[in-house]
Amino acid sequence: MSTESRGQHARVLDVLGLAITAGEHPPGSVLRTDELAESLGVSRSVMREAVRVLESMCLVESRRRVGVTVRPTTEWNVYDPQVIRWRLAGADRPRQLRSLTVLRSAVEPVAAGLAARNATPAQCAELTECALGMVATSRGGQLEGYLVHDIAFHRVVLNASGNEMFAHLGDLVAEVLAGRTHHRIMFEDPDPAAVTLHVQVAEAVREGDAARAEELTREITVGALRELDILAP
Amino acid sequence: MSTESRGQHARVLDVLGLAITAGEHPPGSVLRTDELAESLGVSRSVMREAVRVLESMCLVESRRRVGVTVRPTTEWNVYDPQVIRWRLAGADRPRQLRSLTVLRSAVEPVAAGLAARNATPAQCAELTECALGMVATSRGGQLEGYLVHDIAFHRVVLNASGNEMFAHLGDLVAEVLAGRTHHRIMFEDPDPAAVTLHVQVAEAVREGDAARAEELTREITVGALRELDILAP
DNA sequence: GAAACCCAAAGGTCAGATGAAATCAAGACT
DNA sequence: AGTCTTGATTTCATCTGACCTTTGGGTTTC
Repeated sequence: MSTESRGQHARVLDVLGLAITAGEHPPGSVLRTDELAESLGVSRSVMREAVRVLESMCLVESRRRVGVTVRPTTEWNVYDPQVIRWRLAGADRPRQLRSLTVLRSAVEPVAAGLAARNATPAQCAELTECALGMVATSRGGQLEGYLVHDIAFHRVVLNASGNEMFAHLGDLVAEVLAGRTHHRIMFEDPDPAAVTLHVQVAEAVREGDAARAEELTREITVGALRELDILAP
Repeated sequence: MSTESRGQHARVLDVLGLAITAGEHPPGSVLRTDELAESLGVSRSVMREAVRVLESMCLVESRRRVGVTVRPTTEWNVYDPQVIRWRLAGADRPRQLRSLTVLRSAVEPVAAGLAARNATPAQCAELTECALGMVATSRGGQLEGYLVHDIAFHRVVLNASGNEMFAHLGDLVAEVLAGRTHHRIMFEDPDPAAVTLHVQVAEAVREGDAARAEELTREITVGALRELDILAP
């Protein structure tokens, strides 16, 4: 992923983004464009373009006579997929997964409710297919196959909600699910109750039962919270 | 806002971003860097930097031998504050406000629930102050003052939730609230019921009653949905 | 008709020169 | 002593022209 041939720009951007989100160059520290360009072996043009992109993500601020200042974490564009990827690759991956899971728990139930109202027949079919795929791969250590269907399922729900903002959280949810599966060194099969819930959500959406779809999805996300020891006592 | 002296880069970026999100240059259309640079009266360096930023927002894709292609709307980084601003300034502002309001309705109740658990005494005090400010400005056409307190209120709730992803939606909520107040040509005072609800949310958070804070906030957001004729019959 | 080949077009990269702004410090003034 | 002005310095900002790299598409060849 690091030695991609996407050109110098992408490489430099990746290196800098990772370094900053990983905590080298802590907030407040100052970088100089020329210095960076030289140390990474690229021309200033490339470096400036990279800095401009980082600036648009609110990771850094470029001021004359001062240099490129790293901004406080609280100001970063934490919804930028690129930033999310960098942070998930870094040290505070667990913290990040928690934040994202809490967001999921807020959004997905509402999205499922909307999907029950707005899903097209094609989307309903797709959803059912995903759920069946999950059932089929829920036993015998086929965790990778299960993950694929799980991601597809949630992506379809978010898309079917008809809300653009929800739909765009698909990648984010995919990251969370993948992170969860790959983190605990997958030996155990997924919770059968969760599988059942997914099947039931597909049913509820197909039948247009918004309240039920929402409630069932809420149960799914509560399970996800519980796995991370985030639970409302 | 357009004639700022933030330098050529920001100006060019703004012009291009607005043009693309507004629907000139529809998805699939191809632009040439040199052409754009000339038409906007800047050098290629500046144009390249702008294109790189637009690329990082997934608004365009730059490929050799073909040019800068505008990507389909569904791929844009709709959570990028800059993109949101551009789109709110454009023609589909109403649609945009609906999407954002639905997102609010999903996120804010959960955030309020978390705030009830995690808010510091200082945040509780601030919240109460905001609510009182809303009460004080709720009559007599002081809509601008009311708006300020309303925005501050929701921002504090999101911050107090302790969840980074929620906290970052503060600007977004601010845009929605401002858009709402400024759109209907503000003559009437805010709904007294809504004001009361805010006061009660502040109470619930102060008392650590998560369930009540969540439910009351849900009522607030339901009201917001109703105003836009998005309601679950 | 398919595969290999070649060329021109467009972005990608580079390096040098010049401009502009903001910090810091030295000095004058009150 | 404190404040204001001013100027030098530093660093980013911009422009420029050159050259490299990739690639889509047309052409040739078998």
